[in-house]
Amino acid sequence: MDDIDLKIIGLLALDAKRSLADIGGSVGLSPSSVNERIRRLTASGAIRQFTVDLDPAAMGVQTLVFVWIALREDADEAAFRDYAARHPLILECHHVTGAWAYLVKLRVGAPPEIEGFLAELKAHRYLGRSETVIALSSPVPGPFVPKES
Amino acid sequence: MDDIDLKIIGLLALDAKRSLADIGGSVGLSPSSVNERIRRLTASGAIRQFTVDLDPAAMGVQTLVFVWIALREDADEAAFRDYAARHPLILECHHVTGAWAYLVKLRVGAPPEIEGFLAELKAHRYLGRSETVIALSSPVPGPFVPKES
DNA sequence: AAGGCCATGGATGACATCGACCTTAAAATA
DNA sequence: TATTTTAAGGTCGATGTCATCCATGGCCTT
Repeated sequence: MDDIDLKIIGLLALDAKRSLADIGGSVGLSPSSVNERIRRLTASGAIRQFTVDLDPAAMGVQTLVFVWIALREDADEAAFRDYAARHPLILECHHVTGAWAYLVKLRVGAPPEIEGFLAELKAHRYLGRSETVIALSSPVPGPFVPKES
Repeated sequence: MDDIDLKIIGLLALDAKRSLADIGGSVGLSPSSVNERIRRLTASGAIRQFTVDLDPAAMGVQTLVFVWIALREDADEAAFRDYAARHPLILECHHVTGAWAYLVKLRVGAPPEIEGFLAELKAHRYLGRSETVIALSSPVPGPFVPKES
């Protein structure tokens, strides 16, 4: 992982469709060499996948929500993590320091849907207490890649 | 934006390198039609860009941090948003409801670097109060696409 | 001196891309 | 209501670019 690898990654992050010849011209290598480096980066796991960054609004999920979660005392934590991984709305789920146990990030079409999500958590007996925060706007939105349906 | 478009998007999200013929086989269309649909989705902005999802650990930024921020009373809010957009460590920045004004998500190599980040915010006279939350683990990590350097 | 690592260049087959033509469905007019 | 018009999207085929692979050669390390 040298400077050239980083440069290639930077270029791919901006536009993964650029040709190997094009990238090679930018970093001073032949197309073959760039291809070999990308192959190695992918094989080593540094590049997890080639994907698309989508517009949440176009996908009908304009509303970005963060939910702080404290699990029930008797909740099956492993089951919750698995549930989170499979849930199509949950884009991220992190076990965090501080007063709350988990921070969950999700996208929904509109605020009323949040209620359904919380009800679902409750029905599964995961939810102890929670606090919901809604994003009003996003100066830096970050990429949006939908989960497998 | 019909069901086929959604299917194509789903396939691209999982692997943007699949050939048009391959995708066409999965959705029942010719390669040309798939190409035309992807072209339209990109032109309309539904697909923002083709990119790569990276392993944060391989990129040397294992530590995921969320910082709640209340700006100083006299802070230039527009300047802060611009600053956040340009900052290479800041992956996301959202204006949120609740007790805090902004939620910032960033990745660093190790916890000590957080201190430098907060000092930088203070030096720019943006920071009123803040609260830092560190992710211990991530059942659902979400994609990682580094910012332009 | 020898071995491994990486870049190069060329051959090859797959692929994206484009244009011409066709089908279908909806809109417009009689 | 029936008929014509128009537009949108699909297929097919041609073309040129591109990714991919392999043999070769240089460079650094041990």
